[in-house]
Amino acid sequence: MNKDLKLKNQICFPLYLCSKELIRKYTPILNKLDLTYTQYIVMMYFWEKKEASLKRLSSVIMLDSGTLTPLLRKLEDKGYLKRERSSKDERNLLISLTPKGEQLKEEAKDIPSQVTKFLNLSEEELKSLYILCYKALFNIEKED
Amino acid sequence: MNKDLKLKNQICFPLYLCSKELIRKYTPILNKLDLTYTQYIVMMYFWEKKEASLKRLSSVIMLDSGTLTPLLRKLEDKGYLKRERSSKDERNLLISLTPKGEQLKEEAKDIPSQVTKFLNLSEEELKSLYILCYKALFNIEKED
DNA sequence: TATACTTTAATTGTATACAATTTATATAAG
DNA sequence: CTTATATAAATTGTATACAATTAAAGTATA
Repeated sequence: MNKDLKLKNQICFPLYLCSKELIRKYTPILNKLDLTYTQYIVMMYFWEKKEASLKRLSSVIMLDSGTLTPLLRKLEDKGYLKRERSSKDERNLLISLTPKGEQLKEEAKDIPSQVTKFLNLSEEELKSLYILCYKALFNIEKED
Repeated sequence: MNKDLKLKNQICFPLYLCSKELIRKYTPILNKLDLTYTQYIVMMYFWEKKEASLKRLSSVIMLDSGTLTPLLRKLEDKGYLKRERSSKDERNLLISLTPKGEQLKEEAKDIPSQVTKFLNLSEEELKSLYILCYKALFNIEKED
């Protein structure tokens, strides 16, 4: 890979654009559920796990409390999540899915296939992209 | 690719994380040049093109005036770029590289290789990731 | 020429991101 | 028991992103 200081030679730039533009494709679809993309990520986490501490959520989706604290408040305001301090350790914030949040899952179930089709990649290409991203991500985080 | 509503099955999520975390790796390196990642993208554009209208820049790097107007002011304040209205058509904003901005290129020349090594991917993998991102990006934008 | 339409930036408002700091709680050490 | 240390969230401040609107300048047309 050419290392010149040209946009065309950078790997980060197409990654950044691809991520950003794909997220932009989500916007009108998620608007119908009154969710932003990041809120949708958080909801996906809780659709699967039902409950977790902020610390745990934070480590899985790689966003810190500076981002998550206001975002979780919004999801609580919408009635999708509940926030409460752990009685065992008051430092921990426990977040859990509400019945209304659970219902939202049904409305969201077709979103992944809708969005994936925008990419218009073959199964092999999708799989390859997926594997490369996770491999790169693993290596990036390993350095810390 | 499994279409379930689980984070592990999404293609957008690893793309998003990979982009975000790689950009985060740039931060300490770019801090030395007093640049953020987006400012660096803009500077890379001008290191190559020397001059362009906001409209042209906007279409190439896929960021709108809402993002670019304040960002370009900051780069002008730092002395790296000049902003002026076109005399031919006062609607157009012409942006050009200053000598100080040109000098910065020399200090930035080793950044791409420093960052690419964080990914720790082979040449083939890098190329494959690059091609897949641009292919996906092309398809995403085609839909509009 | 006067008015409608189009184009280009700038502005406004909302929502991330994240580094750095602060606050509150829990644990450890003396 | 008291003080020091550690941990978890929240807060603060800065910088994107972007949809939607506004403002300014140019073009087309009756």
